[in-house]
Amino acid sequence: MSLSHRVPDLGALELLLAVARHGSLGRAARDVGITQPAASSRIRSMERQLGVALVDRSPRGSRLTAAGALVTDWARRVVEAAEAFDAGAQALRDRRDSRLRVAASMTIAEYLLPGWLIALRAERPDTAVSLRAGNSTAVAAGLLAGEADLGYVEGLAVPEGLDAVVVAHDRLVVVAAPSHRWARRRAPLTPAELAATPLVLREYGSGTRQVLDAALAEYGGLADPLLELASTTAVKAAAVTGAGPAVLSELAVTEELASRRLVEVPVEGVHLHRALRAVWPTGPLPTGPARDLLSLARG
Amino acid sequence: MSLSHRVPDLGALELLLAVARHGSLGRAARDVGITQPAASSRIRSMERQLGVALVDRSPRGSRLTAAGALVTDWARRVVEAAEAFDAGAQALRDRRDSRLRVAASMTIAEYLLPGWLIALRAERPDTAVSLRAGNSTAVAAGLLAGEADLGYVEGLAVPEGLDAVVVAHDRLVVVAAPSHRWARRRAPLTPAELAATPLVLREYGSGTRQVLDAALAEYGGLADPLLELASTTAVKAAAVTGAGPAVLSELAVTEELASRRLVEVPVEGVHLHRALRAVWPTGPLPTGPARDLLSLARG
DNA sequence: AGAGACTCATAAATTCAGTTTATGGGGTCA
DNA sequence: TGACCCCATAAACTGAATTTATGAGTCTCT
Repeated sequence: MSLSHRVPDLGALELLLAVARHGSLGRAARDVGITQPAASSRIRSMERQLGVALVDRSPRGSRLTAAGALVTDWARRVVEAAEAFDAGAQALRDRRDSRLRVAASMTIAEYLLPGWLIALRAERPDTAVSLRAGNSTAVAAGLLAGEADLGYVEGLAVPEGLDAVVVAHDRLVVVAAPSHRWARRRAPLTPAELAATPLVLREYGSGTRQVLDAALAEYGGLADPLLELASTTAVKAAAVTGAGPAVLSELAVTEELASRRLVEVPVEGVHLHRALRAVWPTGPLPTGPARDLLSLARG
Repeated sequence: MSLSHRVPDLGALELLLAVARHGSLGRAARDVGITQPAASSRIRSMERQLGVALVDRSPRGSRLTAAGALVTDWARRVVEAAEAFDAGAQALRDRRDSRLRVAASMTIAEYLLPGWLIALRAERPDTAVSLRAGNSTAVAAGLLAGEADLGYVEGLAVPEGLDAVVVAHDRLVVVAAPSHRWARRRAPLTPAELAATPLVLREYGSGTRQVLDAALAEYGGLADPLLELASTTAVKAAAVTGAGPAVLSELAVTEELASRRLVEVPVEGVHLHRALRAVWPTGPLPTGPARDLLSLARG
């Protein structure tokens, strides 16, 4: 039986958050745009489904139970992920007649832009944003061709013809499954060790790989990869199942590190750090919606 | 119009992930337990809803489009949050006749345990886990009374009568809204500055507050709080809206930091670090399911 | 070249869950 | 005590997602 049969749907989770906010089923119902009986029945069936009482009903309102508070926090994380999904999807959808066209590298589009777009929508609700994902070269080409208003890149250098400002930092981390021997090391890895070990990596040309190549060049360069995979997710999956150590953006593995499906392996003496930059065609700072988005995230 | 009208439901997102995995609508359908036409129609309506083509259908299978790959990654994050919800809820539900009863402090129960429980279920699918959340004292009492088999605490000291092992580390971070003046500082805060400034904090008695009090004791102790709130989420919300700087567990604010709704303010010379420990009644290491869970996450 | 196995799309009937409208019971405050 | 808030229940309705049944296209193997 799959997840969707054991987890309430998004509407129910939103309703639960609304109940937590308002302290009343009826007001929560109005907030999410349904009637009070509908809310009552929905919360009730959610409690049946989870087998736990979530709210204490009283004639002067409803308060979360202790279990309800815990469940609400988990629900909040699901809803936040859904908001990020929505922000990204909306950007993707509005590609036609949009007013702000953003081009971004994969890591940024995946992990950071959705959050920024939520914030942008909170401040400028009627800004329609479109999003295109590609590597640095594609982002630069899009900007110079006038097909995008603002770009985000993660490479080492700023592409020719663009101005840039650092908006965030990213660190590459070496990760391994908890069962891997590197996970039990006390001493940090030396760069030479890292360079000499076959790793699970993104395919050649990715931003991650560029930085890693540059950092390890003086230590004899990267060994031939153990596996070369096409997506960050595939690399993570391979590392989790113990195929071998991998090097990935910190942004991509926070979840796995927190839940200990992966363990970070410290490395000494190498700069596996990279700046994430906003870029635009050489000239004055962007204006209008691009400026708004830019000012939300400044490194 | 609320989120749930713009975001596909969890079943649809799971289906999309299955399509990405299998490269075929039909096989994905079998994977999630529906028929092929249902999958076809579901993906189609998801594409209508998002206004973007997600998969390239061909007579020998379906591959994600570029936009589809991006959407799938966002979908994966929603599904992962839902899995964490499920793991937590399941633990909560099975509190009656369960074989492994866990008691944990709030931060750990909220942010770490769901991930560990997912991992545990992957290895030992038929272990029923129950979860109780409370402060260190409650966790200790539960263990000593034989009402819990394994505990997790985040205080500074190990409660009397318990043995402990460090399973993870947590760092307290000072955060502020991007509009706050601290967000623009170049120089790190001094401990004295931090101690002298009224902050948004959890109420007295929380683990976070304990550590902070201890660390700043020698600098004159904590100033009277700006706001004292009952939950981590409330503190975050207050900080995001610019009420003032807050001090929170790193685990609780990764999302906000990544999306730049909050900015970390560096502090020099104070140990805002705390160990997260697994605890059990003094004596031999736990055995059985408790040992399994313990071995998943070892600091 | 034709048979079989695979792919996905379409159509019509069915089923089921969630909703609204309407009502009732219980508590609180002037 | 009457007005107003809270929530629960019942019954009818609505609509969306599903299943079964079918068709059409492509590739492979004989």
